[in-house]
Amino acid sequence: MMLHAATPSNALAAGTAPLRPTFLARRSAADPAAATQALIADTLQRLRESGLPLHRRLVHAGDTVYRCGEAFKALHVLHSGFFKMVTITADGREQVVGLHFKGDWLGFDGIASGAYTCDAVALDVGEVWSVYYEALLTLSANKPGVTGMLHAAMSRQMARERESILSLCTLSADARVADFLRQWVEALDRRGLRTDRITLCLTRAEIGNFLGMTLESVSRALSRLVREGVINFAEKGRRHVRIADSQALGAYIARSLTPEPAALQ
Amino acid sequence: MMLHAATPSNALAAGTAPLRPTFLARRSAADPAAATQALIADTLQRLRESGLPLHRRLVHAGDTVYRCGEAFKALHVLHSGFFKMVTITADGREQVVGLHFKGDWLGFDGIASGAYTCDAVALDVGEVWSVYYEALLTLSANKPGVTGMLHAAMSRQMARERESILSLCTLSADARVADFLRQWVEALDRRGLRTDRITLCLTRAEIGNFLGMTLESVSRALSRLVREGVINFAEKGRRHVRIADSQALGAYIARSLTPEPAALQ
DNA sequence: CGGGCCGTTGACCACATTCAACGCGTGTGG
DNA sequence: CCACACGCGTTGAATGTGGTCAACGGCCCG
Repeated sequence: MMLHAATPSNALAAGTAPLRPTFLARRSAADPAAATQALIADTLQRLRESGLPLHRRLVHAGDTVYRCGEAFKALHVLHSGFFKMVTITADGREQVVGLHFKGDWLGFDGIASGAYTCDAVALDVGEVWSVYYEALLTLSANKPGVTGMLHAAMSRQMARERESILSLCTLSADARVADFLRQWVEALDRRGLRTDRITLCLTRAEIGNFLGMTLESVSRALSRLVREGVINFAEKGRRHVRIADSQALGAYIARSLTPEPAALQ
Repeated sequence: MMLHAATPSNALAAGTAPLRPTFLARRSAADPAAATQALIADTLQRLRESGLPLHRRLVHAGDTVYRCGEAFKALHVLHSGFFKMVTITADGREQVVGLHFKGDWLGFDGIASGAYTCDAVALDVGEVWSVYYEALLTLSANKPGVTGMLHAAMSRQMARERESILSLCTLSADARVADFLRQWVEALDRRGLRTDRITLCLTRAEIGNFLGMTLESVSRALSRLVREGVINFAEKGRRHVRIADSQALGAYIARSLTPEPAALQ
């Protein structure tokens, strides 16, 4: 498919997994799902006990947590729900640049410039906890763990954005859709939600926009995944996807990377 | 082409969304180049005066600042040079996920997991200042400005990664190359470096990898840009690009977004 | 000189977009 | 109540962008 290589001296680094006693590094624990759940619980717990004024807000599909251009004052922790981040360029291009779930922080994009640089839109009912950034900063001066928590959240988000770039650059359209499902399932899994039946709260157009393809291609890719037996649709509604074996998604992606049908090697 | 506004009512959020007044003004300062230069100078100044043990290191093309899998202990500020971030997936895909310049911070990807998640490779001679993350944290407890500086740097990096996603998802191959040049020029401009003659310190293969296309397509796109008069190559070597008018790059991108050929303008 | 690596260009073809038609569920107004 | 419009999803056929394969030229270095 795409090229790899070209840069010679890049072998995988032989670094051995370190192990940091900090509460940040719990992701590398044996069970990433359990680790993430602990992380989220810990985050919410800290916020609750911090004494900071928390603004809790219920949202419905289509509500915005913040909009592009608004003055940045607060960060937002997702207590439940699904959210998309949308940017609109000067020349009219619209782009979904990220998806977020329970436990994620929203609003980092506003720190550097003092104003949010995208819209944060709820895709379903959910609950958002908002905290003033300044308040969080002053708190973190006393409690060093808070800073670490924030940094780790940002770091994780950067890693996810890189995953997106990786997927966009190296995978075919079909594989991109499969990878999208894989990541969605993984996100749910890490949060202790059921992963055998998932509900996509995005339209085909939104998925396509996020994956850099047309809605028709998304539809075709999903149909192909059904035909291959990797997924199937629940009786009611074509947004409910049943994924018997989440490993199959990864296998499908890997399969589409090799020109060989199934020889060996 | 990729889709653009093909679907009119596309994913734009429900809710009113008339006009955002100030999303052009996000770089608040009148002169973004001067602002960035001040920011970089300020960052380096702070580090020098902080009393923290700084490890200064000279690098050459191909040297790694850190490698994927290494234990995360330090962040790195680029004092000069050009750097690429490369990830390698389990299934062998290799991907350039970011490019960095003077003033940028490297290593944020290691915070969450305790180990770096990509290779940071120098593309040219340069100088890197490394500082222990723990030391930075303890310092930031006393000096609140340090935390803000770090957060802003992370925020900026996230914004840039989103720019990449935007470019990958919404632009044709030719436009992507033009946008790549535009971003490179802009990065140089913000740092006070000359922008009329630039030197790409990446091979066509690396550019293509970063932009999600083949090296042949990069080569063709560049040739087309020359033919259109947007850029031209300096006599010596096809890595030296002359860009008489950096606006022309943006115009070329905009042109490629509209079906209209070239009525006037 | 020969053999890398890098860059360019051409010919061919496949994958994904485009354009189009259709089915389905839902909300709305006659 | 039904007719109708509308948003969403699916599928087909045609087109074209960009990938693949190949050949070639320039450059550097052993």
